[in-house]
Amino acid sequence: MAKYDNLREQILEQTRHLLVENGYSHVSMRKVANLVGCTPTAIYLYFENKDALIHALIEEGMDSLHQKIEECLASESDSAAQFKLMCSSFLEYGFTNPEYYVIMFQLPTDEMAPFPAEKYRRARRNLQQFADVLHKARGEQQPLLDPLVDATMVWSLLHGATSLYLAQRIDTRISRDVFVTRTVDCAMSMLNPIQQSS
Amino acid sequence: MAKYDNLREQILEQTRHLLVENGYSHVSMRKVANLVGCTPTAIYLYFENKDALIHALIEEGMDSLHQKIEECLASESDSAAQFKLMCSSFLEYGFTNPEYYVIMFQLPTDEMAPFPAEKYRRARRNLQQFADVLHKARGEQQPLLDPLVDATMVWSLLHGATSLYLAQRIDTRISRDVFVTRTVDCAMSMLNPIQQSS
DNA sequence: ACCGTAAACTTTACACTGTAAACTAAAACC
DNA sequence: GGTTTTAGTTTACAGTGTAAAGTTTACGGT
Repeated sequence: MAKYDNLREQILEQTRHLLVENGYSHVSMRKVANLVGCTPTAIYLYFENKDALIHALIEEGMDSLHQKIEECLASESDSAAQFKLMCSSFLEYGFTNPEYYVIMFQLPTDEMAPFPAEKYRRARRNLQQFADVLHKARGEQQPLLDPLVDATMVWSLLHGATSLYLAQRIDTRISRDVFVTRTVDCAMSMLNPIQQSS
Repeated sequence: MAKYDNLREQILEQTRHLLVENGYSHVSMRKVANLVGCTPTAIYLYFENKDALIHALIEEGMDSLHQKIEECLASESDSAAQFKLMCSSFLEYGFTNPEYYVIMFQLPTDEMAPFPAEKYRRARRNLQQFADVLHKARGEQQPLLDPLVDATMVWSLLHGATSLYLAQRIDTRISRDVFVTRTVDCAMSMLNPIQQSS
C-alpha cells in the first residue's frame, strides 16, 4: 500500500528545493505537494503542520553549520586560528546559504511557532564551541570573564553582520571583502579582554 | 463626499495599533479595514498595496529612532559619552519597540518589497551619526580607519544583539542587564582602533 | 438650477493560503 | 476470509491580497 518510495524524504527534499529556489514565503503545502506528486494533506501524515516541516529543515541547517564549524577545529591547531576561521566560516555560511540562515536565525518570530527549545540544544552546541575556543585562545585563565557572555557578543556581531548583509543594509561603498575582513578583525579583537565599565 | 475625517491617518493608526498589539503577521487589510470601519479595498486608495502601508510605518519608526539618537547627542557633551548613550539607547529602542524594530530591520526579505532605497536615506542618517560620533570620540585623526566601516561594525553588533534578544536566542543564564552592559562595553571597545589583519 | 465630471468610496469576485474532517483503497494480521 | 491498520485522497472552510467594476456624493461651469 506504500504508494511512494519514501514520501517523508521526498517532501523534505522538495520543500528544501522550494525554499532555496524561491525563499520562505513561496513555500506552500500545495506547491510542495505538487512537486512531490501527492496531495497537500498527505504532508500532514508526516508533519504536524507547516511549522513542523520548516523545523525539520532548520535541524538540517543547524547540523550542516555545526559540521562546518567542526571542520574549522580540525583544520587548524592554534586556537586563535581556529577562532578566526570559525568566524569567517560562519559569515560565509550565512552569505552562501541565505535561505537556511534565514529560517535558522531570523524567522519572523510571530509568524511561526518558535523552534522548540529542546531541539535548540543542538544549535547551542555551536555557541558553546565558540565559547570554548574563545576560552582556550585566551589562555584558559581570565576567570573574571565569562566566556559564554563573550561568545554571545561574538555571535551578536557575526549574526548582525550577516543579517544586515543579507538584508542589503550595508552601504554599497563598502565591498563585501572589506566587510568580511573587518568583521572578522573585530571579532578577533574580542579575544582581548574587554574592559568592563562600572 | 468625504465620508471619513482623515481616512489615511486612521488607516495608519489602526495598522500601527494592530502591529504593536499582535505583530506583523496579524496585520491584514481586512482587519485594518474593520477597525477603521471602511472596506478593505478603500485602503488601496491611499496605499499602493500592503507593502506600501507597512513602509509608511517603517518611516515612522525610522524617524522616532532618529529622534531618540538626536536626544543622545543633546544630553551629553563629551563625544565618548554620547557614543555610549547612543548604543544603549539603540538597544533600548529595539527592546521596547520590537514590532517597529522588526519591520524596520528584519522584515522577511522575500516576503515583501524591500524598503525603497530612496526613503532609506533617512534611515542612513542614523548610521552616519554613529560614524560621526565615532570619529569625534577618536579625536578626529586616525585617517587610516574609515569611520563608516567601523560604524557599520558597531551597528552589526547592536543589531545582532537586538535581533538575538528579540528572537529569544540569548542563553537564559545571561540576564538582560548583563547582556546590555556587556554589549555596550563591547561597542565602546570599538572606539579603540582595531588592528587590521593582513 | 442643472448637468457633467471627478473624487471617494463599496461591491463583487478571483486565485491563493493552511488545515480539519470524512472517505477510500490496499496491505497485514489472525 | 474477515477485520483492522496504513497510507493516502476528496471535499470543504475560513482566511489572505487585490483587481475590476459599480455607486454615491460633492463640486465647477454655464
